[in-house]
Amino acid sequence: MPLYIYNTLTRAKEAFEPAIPGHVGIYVCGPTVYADPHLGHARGPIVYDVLRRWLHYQGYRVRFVSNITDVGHLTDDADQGEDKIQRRAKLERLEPMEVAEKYMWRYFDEMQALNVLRPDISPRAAGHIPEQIELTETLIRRGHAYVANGSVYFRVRSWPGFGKLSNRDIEEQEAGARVEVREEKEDPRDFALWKRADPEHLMRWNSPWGVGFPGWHIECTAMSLKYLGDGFDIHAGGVDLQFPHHEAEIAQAEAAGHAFARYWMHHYHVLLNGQKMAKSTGNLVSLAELRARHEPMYVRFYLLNSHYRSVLDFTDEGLEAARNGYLRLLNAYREVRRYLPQAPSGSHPGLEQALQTLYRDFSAALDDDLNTPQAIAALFNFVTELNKALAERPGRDSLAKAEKAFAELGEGVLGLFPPRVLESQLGGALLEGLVGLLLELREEARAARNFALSDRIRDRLAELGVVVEDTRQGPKWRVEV
RNA sequence: GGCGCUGUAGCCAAGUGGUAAGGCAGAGGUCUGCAAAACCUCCAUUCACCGGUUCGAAUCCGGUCAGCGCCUCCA
Repeated sequence: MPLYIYNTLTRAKEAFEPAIPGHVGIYVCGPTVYADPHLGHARGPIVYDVLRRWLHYQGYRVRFVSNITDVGHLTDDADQGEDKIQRRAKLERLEPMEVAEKYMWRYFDEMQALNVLRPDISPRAAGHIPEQIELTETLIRRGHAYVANGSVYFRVRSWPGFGKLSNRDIEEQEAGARVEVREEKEDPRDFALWKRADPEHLMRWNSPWGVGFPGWHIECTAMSLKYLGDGFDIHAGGVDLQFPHHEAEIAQAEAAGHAFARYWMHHYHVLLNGQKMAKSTGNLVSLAELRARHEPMYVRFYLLNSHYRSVLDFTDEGLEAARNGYLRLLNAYREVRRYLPQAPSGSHPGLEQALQTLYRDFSAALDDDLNTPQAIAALFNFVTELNKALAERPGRDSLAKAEKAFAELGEGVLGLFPPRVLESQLGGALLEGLVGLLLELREEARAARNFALSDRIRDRLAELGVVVEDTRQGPKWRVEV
């Protein structure tokens, strides 16, 4: 069964067919690196990470490109206002490129904590000025752009396709309703490809039109075409980018004579306690803050537990529920790993059946426009059967397959079980030895029916994050993540 | 004003024509010194409301109400 993707361009689920069989090119609009990444920055990367992992699992060779915007993104989309990086640089008394560097690494660090695979290419806008200039020249040559007072603007009126992605009739957009008309533009809807740099502007490059800097939209067109080629497969980003950013990207590419992305995916936003996350209201939580309080996998699980095209309301209560659900899956995985070495040979019919169901349901869910909540439900159903089987000392063959399922579906595709959550966080023989010693003493206390002492040991260990459980085979312990 | 989305149990969340997945929380039980984990049972005759189409609708159509997103910095 093929993968179906909801294509914003056609507003329908379409069977995905790569331009080149066996290969997939994906471009995801990345962050403008001028502030600490917040919770909202996590959804897109996680969703498209799962897309990438799913395609990879199915044998595709994926090239995953996600840009870093380090120039050209103004504080105002009307081609006025200040460059965000520059503004931050003044605030922090840093070079603009120091700002970009600093926040880019913070972004990468948070993505790593969320177990998001690094893109194959993370192109930076400032490193692709020649490509952007060249594309701009082509647009001028073809009559779709014009020079005005040292800046270059895209002539929106010259491109009838403008508006097709966001279903907007450009002729009906009221001129200057939202946008202050800038004198030098032919039409208020025209957007900048290149901006003349005022003397005080810090980031500046030479161009055929004088000293300036690139417009925001042009970078993604130039870089996606450079690394993925004409007519590449998938272009993705947040809904907020649909208009005008993606619309502009399409116009720039096609007006320059290139076929552009064939599938467009847009994820919806995360609300925080029912309110939109916005810098202006302060209703934000940075990923660093979240990470200080919770295992990042809870967040990843939480986000994947709703569909990417629906608005998700992030609450403390929801995070708690996500945590508990996640631990149910994790504990089952850990149990499999624990029992596998001592499992008898043979297989377990019930487990074999459950595995088959898991693979079937999981695949069907992801093939249906990345229905991760349903894929997770398949995992839960499997875990119930697995836990039942586990009580019957299942054979090694089936158990090994169960471990493989967790590894390739749970971690390989959903990215929910990185090594750090599978092992004890401290790790090492010292911890093993110390806990072993305490449990030995505790067993002696229990044998002597000194439950005050045995409970104290258990409670104190729990406070330290070591959960102790008594079983028929003796005490079991694990480090809570 | 334009474009679009949503309304499913206490909470989260799948399901787009065939008789309500899954998780969390809660109740009872098994196990346990007590717990924990795990397992078993229970937990929406009903899918915002009103009409319509259909043998049959949470799912399609019309309307009403409510909430939300984008169009403006934003993922």
